[in-house]
Amino acid sequence: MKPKATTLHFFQHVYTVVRQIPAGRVTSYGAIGRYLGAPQSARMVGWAMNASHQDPSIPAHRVVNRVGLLTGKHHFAGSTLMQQLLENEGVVVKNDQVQSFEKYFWDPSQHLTPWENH
DNA sequence: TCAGTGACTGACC
DNA sequence: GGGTCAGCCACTG
Repeated sequence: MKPKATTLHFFQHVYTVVRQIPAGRVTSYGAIGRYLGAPQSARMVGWAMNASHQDPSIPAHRVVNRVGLLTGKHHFAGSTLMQQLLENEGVVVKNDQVQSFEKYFWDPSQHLTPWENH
């Protein structure tokens, strides 16, 4: 059974996963959504990130879209803040895109325990 | 109450 | 191989 992770809890679930992302690694909105059993709700993940600004402990800069594009950088204080945060962690960013994205990609469904076990 | 919007994605021309 | 479109669903006015 797929416990459809919706409602307000969905946000908390997203935050929980994002906090598990190791420094120097990145993942995508869709990967997080898929891990939570809502593969079609990538936009919701993005919305959760938008709301995550209230919690500074959430590394929202480690979440990019499926091709490694820093689509959410405009939501950070500075237009280059997101890129700088990533570069500080060793991630190479060029033209708002993560270089060697596959190498840095971190899939929660492969590194964390299956969400259905929660 | 309802329609518009969005830090996305996959499918389909 | 690129552009377009529909679906996802919480939030806002």
